[in-house]
Amino acid sequence: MKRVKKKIFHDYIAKQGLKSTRQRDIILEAFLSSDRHLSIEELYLKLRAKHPNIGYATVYRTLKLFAESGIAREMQFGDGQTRYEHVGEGEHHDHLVCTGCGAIIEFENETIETLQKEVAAAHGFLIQTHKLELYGLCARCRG
Amino acid sequence: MKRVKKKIFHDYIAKQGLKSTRQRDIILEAFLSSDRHLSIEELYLKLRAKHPNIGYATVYRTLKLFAESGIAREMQFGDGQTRYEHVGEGEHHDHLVCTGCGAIIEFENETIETLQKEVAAAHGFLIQTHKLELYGLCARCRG
DNA sequence: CGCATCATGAAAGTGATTTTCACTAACATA
DNA sequence: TATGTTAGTGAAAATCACTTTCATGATGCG
Ligand SMILES: [Mn+2]
Ligand SMILES: [Mn+2]
Ligand SMILES: [Zn+2]
Ligand SMILES: [Zn+2]
Repeated sequence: MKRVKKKIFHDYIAKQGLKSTRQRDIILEAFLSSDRHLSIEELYLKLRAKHPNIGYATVYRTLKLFAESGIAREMQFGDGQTRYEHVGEGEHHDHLVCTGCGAIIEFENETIETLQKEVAAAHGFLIQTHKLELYGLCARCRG
Repeated sequence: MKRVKKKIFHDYIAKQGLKSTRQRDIILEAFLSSDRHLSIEELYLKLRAKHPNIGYATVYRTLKLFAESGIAREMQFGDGQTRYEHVGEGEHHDHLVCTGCGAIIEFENETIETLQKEVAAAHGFLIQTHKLELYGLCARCRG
């Protein structure tokens, strides 16, 4: 899993004529071994413990590269911070977001996906991406 | 329609012990007679023509009040600006957003809404709100 | 190695939104 | 109507999450 994503990233770097650097490898390892839906600041703080010399800007730039290479997806859950999640090959899911504790649960629903395509088609739209987020209280926060 | 929303807002203002002001009424009228999905800046610029003395901060504060009172909904379509749309009593819709020209099309789909509730229930979630946005190219932009 | 490029980190810049603060307007009450 | 209390306003400063700049450092093909 990690190996596969590291390879995808390194291949992307090479194909784009970019360089393989110590920082990129450190950030990649930290990202791949972290929880999903990490904000840039969370990842930066986590990194800073072992690597106090890695700059904020480098983390931003590198996460963007991850997204470009296809191993990460940029997400906005309305809390003002961009979050990045891991992306598996050909995988897709949507999210339940707890407004109480911030927990993020992933789900897949083929029927909804199909209906979305139908809606788009009915309006002559060619869908590129979509965002489906259900906000509410998770089982624990409902008390 | 406008009358109803104005009443809802004035009732809300009163109930909260807030004050009815000239600026709020001006902004309310401008909002209600504007296109849907207006950004704060667009509304501010529109207002400034007739009311050059109304401050930016007041427009921000007032639009938030509209959302709190239930006559408006805050939206983020990923272009970095918050937009506000009109909300009718008990009305709900989702959006198709054209990544080419920025057009926003509204749609309703009861089946999707039902499936969302099922997904939430299956995870013990109590849904408060949700966001479903389909991004792609509109019929015109597909050329 | 040599060196053209790309990458990095610190700091400055951006752009949207929020806060501050001195002043003004609402409105309940006298 | 005059007054007092509280909320609202506008201009400007501050914040926040990023993005860019720029001088310096690392990478990697030949
Ligand atoms: Mn996810
Ligand atoms: Mn709408
Ligand atoms: Zn929760
Ligand atoms: Zn279009």
